[in-house]
Amino acid sequence: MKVLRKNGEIAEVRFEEPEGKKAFWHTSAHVLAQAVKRLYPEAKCAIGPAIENGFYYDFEFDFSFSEENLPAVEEEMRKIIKESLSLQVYEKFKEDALAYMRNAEEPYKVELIEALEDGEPISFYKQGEYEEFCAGPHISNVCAIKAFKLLSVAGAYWRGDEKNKMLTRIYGISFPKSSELEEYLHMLEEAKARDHRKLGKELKLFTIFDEGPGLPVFLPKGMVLKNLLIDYWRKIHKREGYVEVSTPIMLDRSLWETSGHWDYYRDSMYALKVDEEDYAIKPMSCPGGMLIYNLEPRSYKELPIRMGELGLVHRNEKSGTLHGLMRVRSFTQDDAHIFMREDQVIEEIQRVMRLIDEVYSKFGFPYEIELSTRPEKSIGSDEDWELATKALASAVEGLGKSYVINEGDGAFYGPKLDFHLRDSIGRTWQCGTIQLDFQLPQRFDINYIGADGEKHRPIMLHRVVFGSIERFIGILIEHYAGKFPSWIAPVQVMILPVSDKFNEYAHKVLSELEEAGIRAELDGRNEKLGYKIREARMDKVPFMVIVGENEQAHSSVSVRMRDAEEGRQDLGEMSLPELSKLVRK
RNA sequence: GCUUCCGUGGCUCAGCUGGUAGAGCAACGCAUUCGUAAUGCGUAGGUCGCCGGUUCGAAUCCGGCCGGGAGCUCCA
Repeated sequence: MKVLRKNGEIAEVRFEEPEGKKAFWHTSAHVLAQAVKRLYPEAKCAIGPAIENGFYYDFEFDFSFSEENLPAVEEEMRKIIKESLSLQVYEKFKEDALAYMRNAEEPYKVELIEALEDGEPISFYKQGEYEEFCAGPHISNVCAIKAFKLLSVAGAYWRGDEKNKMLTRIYGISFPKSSELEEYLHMLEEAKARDHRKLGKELKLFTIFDEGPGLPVFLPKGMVLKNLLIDYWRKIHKREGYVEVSTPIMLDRSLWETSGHWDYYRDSMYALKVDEEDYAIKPMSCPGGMLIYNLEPRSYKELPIRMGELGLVHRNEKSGTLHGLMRVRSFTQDDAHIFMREDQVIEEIQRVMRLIDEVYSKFGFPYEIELSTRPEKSIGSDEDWELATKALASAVEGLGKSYVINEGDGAFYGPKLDFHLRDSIGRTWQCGTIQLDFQLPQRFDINYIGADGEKHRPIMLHRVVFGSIERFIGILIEHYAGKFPSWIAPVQVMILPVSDKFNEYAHKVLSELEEAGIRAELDGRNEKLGYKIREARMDKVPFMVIVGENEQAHSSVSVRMRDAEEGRQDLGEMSLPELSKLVRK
């Protein structure tokens, strides 16, 4: 897009291309600000960008602005759009821009302009009486905004720094057609309907007591799901040559001082003092793993050692960050530490990557890889960091995978590869991670005897596949909208007798299915068949089995599926072995 | 932690500007013995998150605390 710029003079904005979403939403944000200034002239404007889905604008109000105020603002926005104001752009010198914003009593704009380079002309956009300094791009006329909605009000720190004043942020969405807005709002409803906190309650998978915020509680059905995931995890890790260990949930504080956690992450560690002894509850499992490695002398021949641990860790996360199973204070990491020689590093990283790929594919998750580099607060030498970062990059490149670099987002002890999986409605979640660590081996002085008879320092890898089993379950619930594939469904088959005259035969079917290793339940209540089907469907059980006079006579069952496959839900009569085969498919 | 909103029987919710609580579902009982998304009738169940204040009187107004939602900050 090109705009005509005439210093100090107003020129029409010209568009060569049809305007993109960013420009559309950016202009919507300006309309929002214009409406707010009309209604509340005392409000101060901060920033108002387009975001991935919609736009927001941050204001400082001299009163408590809440969602109740949104309809009035929407009404004013509608008026502005009806005025069909066209956007104009012009430039000012910095001094003039500052003078303008000082005169307009917009301290946040003044602060932003002050930070700009001297000498560069500063572009301003204007629609009707509303002018603001802005880099653009914008659409040519506000009348294109045919449909919009202000979605929510929230606090946001000025410039994203929690030391700064908290401003009021108004979120909104807009479209050129009202049908698109309806579609978007419908999508939001859909997302709400598959919220894991809602489904977790309805399906009786988990709960969180008021007495333990952020400390998830698994109910019997959720525990079945969790254990199935763990069984699967153990099976594939055994195949990949991992051994499994279990280290204590708390250890002496001195261990955490050695590992560096006490210095770097004390704020989020739970610590306790008993009989003058200081303990800390583990926020991660690695130090225990280090002690296990150090129990005996190690030879170069036994490397790599792949030591897995399903470790229950506790982190004192700030109350405002907690979110269902996604962000909790206690969770199970499917951790593993791999101790290896330098010549094994690339191969081991790639092995883990292939494992992660296998697991995510099993659930149908596409994913993206991020390489996170050295953060500000970190330990270790520049050489180690560079070496470790390069090793991760070349392992990824060696497998022909693409990745993006996340500057400064590594762990304090080393760089990492993060695996962000994408769920069925397009949201991304960080789950797997592979972290290279040159630090803990030094701090714990671990080593192995090489072929040369000398001591060498092994290189260490931390890695998780699920990340947190709790979070992974939360993601699975939302991904499948509670309709789990049969292999992880807490109940695979619900047996529904047509009336309680057939309960005896139903019990026989139940025990035969259980014998075959199928998770089946019997609904023997004195209710009509339609009612029981309705309930089984709401519980999202993949297979419903109906037994009545015919089935009893034929020693068979009639099968109805939760999901219509090729339009067929009612599969008719079949034998029990046929059913078992279907359930296991 | 910060801003803001919210907190009524197991669940979902009603209860306008203060006059000591109501529905549907679930539960329980009885009848019905039923063929692919709710059979009928009846019974029981709440000190309205907790503490304090205002008031003749508080689920309703005010304050504090606890918990939750949205977002910000944070996320080894």
